[in-house]
Amino acid sequence: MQPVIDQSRRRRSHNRIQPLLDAAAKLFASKGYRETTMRDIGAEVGMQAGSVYYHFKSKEELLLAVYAMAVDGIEARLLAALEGVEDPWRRLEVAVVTHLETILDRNDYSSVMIGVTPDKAEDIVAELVALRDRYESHFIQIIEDLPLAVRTDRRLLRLMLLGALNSTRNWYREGDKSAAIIGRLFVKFLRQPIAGE
Amino acid sequence: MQPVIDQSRRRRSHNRIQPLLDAAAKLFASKGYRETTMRDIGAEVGMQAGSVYYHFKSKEELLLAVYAMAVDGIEARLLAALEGVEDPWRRLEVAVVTHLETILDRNDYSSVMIGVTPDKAEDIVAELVALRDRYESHFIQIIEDLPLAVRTDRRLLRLMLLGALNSTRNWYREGDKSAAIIGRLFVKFLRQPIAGE
Amino acid sequence: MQPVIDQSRRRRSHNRIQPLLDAAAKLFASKGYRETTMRDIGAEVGMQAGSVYYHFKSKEELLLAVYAMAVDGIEARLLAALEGVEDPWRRLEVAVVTHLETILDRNDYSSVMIGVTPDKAEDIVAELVALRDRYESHFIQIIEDLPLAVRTDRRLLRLMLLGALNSTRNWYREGDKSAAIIGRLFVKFLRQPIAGE
Amino acid sequence: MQPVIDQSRRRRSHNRIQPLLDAAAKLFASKGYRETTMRDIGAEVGMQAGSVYYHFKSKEELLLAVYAMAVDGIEARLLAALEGVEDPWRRLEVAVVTHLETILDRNDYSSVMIGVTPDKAEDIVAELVALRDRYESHFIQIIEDLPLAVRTDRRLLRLMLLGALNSTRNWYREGDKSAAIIGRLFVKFLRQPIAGE
DNA sequence: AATGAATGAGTCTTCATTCAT
DNA sequence: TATGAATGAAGACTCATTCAT
Repeated sequence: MQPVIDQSRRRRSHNRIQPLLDAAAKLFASKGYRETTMRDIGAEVGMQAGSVYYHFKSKEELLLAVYAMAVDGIEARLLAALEGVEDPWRRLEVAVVTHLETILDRNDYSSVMIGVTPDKAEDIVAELVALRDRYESHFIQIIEDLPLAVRTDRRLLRLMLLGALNSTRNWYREGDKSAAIIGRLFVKFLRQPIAGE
Repeated sequence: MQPVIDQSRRRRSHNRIQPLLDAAAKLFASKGYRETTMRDIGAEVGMQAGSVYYHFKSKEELLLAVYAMAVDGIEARLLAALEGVEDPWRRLEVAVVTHLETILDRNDYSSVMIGVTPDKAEDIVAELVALRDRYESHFIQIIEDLPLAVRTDRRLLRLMLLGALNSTRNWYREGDKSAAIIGRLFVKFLRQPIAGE
Repeated sequence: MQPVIDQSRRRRSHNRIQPLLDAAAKLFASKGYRETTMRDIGAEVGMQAGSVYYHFKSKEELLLAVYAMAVDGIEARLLAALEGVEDPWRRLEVAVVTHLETILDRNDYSSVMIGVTPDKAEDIVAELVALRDRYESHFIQIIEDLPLAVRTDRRLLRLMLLGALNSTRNWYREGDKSAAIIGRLFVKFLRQPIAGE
Repeated sequence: MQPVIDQSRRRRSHNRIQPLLDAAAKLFASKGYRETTMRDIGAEVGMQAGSVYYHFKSKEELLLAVYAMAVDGIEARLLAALEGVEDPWRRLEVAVVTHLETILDRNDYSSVMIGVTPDKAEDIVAELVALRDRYESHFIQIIEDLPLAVRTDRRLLRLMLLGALNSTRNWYREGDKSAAIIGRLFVKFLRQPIAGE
């Protein structure tokens, strides 16, 4: 729950770190981690590739920072949205919709979390996975609280749902139903029988 | 006795493409397309990086070949499995299970189809996407034939299902339930209400 | 007539670009474009092959820069030499001598213009040819102004002359008559009958 | 004057050498020596790159053979054309026209002699130059026999003429005056004053 | 804080050449 | 005679990273 990045240090550096993170997030999410060069990132904020190293000691550390902010952000949104919602199924719906709204917002850091598979950055896989797990733990809890038929494999349910949600990024296009509607439909597909008579 | 040695040698040198495809499939699937070098692929079959070019004229062409075989293979398995199955829901279940069994088999080419996002290979994105679409069209049809409640968004259902299925690759580990069981549960989650009383 | 290369920018970069252009010019002229490697060029100025790319984004761009400087240079010399010369035949002689002096100076960039056939650099042939044409247009004009016998094929005359001039590079050796003398003799061969009685 | 290539050996190899030489000549002349690959040459005669090595032990040897045939050919044509021509100026004209007709015939081996600068093939420069010299010696003789003004630099005259002639390859296009006409005009430019009144 | 310049390892790719069959 | 397959050295180019200023 506690932020991975030291806020005070970030504040010290005169809004130079923030733009850098924004640039990195945007590029990592749109082109991919490997495909993004330090030059790209620097250029995006009007800075030389080498200068980025004044702020982050490696490309991986930059990814880690972005990833951490992504998790911080999406987690915060999730918690905020969940606040005051009591009904278990309603909580699931809120979580699903919030998640979807966040990751389908191409400007949000969370795209990175979804789009970059941790193993692209060997030295920090563990940290990345830990961050992701931290976030997903909320889903574990929410699904835990669902009144389901006995013996329902809740883990599998969560994995199925999250897989479906995260893959929306691959096909979602302008003009599709809104994230909120899609989210609600996903939950509905699971909650009510989709079969007709 | 010599004839035997000759035979094996001859056969080996006739089948240099197959091992190459196998190696590429394995590496592309496990490390990713970009992360795999021609040297890696060559090494895997005991040959220099440059020698690979005798058989494939570029890395992208190699990917295309692997991808095509992957689609051919998984499509063939799907069609075979579907043969004789009439009931719509049963057809879906068979398709889901077959799909899952195939992509969770790490030795199968289809891993490449799931794991490599076409846009990593600029010049052949179109071909790659076309191949993938060809395969997914079977799912379109199967879901089309399902007796669903009126106004069900079948496209969304398909996307949800396929997203869930393909993401299994990210979490599936030795010791998990079998692909068949998981597949059946996925379908069950959708078909019957998961809610308890 | 305006220089293709931005002088101010070149000055800014601490004479690293200039040596690079010099090295490239020298090597392209002596070994040929294709035969010169980026490593050669880098080595000539004490730098790694890859480092050259900090200054020029491709080998072709480097050639283009060199070629442009060559044309700028030889054109400037020509124009300067021609200044104040009025008599048509005298103008031809001055042009021929200047051209020859320039291209026989192995240290001059113009060797590149003569020695490298544009078609070796596919992507920039057009630019190269345009540059060359710009320079040769002066010869067109000079020959145009010559008081020649009616119906003289001036184009053919120019082509013959330029062909003869440029090919001197192939045979000229230390110890031969000076460029100035050779030039004057070439003009004389054309202007007066070489035939004896 | 004696052929460099052993005819008997060539005859033995069932017209395989000849097509190979033709292919190489054509490709060297049109794309350049460096730019032509052994694969290109093989392909041209429907043969594998490696197979070419059965007939020629290296690319350079192949060039040498082509070059030699080029010289043999153009020399033979020259001698034949000169036969019976007595008048010195007429002999020059015949030589010039013949030379031009030959090198402007893109199908002729001689294009190679003109288009490939010997230094592209390090190990055989000497042989190449010797061959070229053998041919040019005829021009030395012809110009020697010309009744020229005293003290005329005949070497320079020859170099000028040959330079002009050989460079026609660079600009000659379909639709230009015929080789014969151009040749005669070249001689005329030198023989009579081109100046008008 | 940031730049300009450079490094060096690595990438894909090309090609003359070899050699067993 | 010729092929198929492979080699290995080289080539253009890329990029994360370093470092003096």
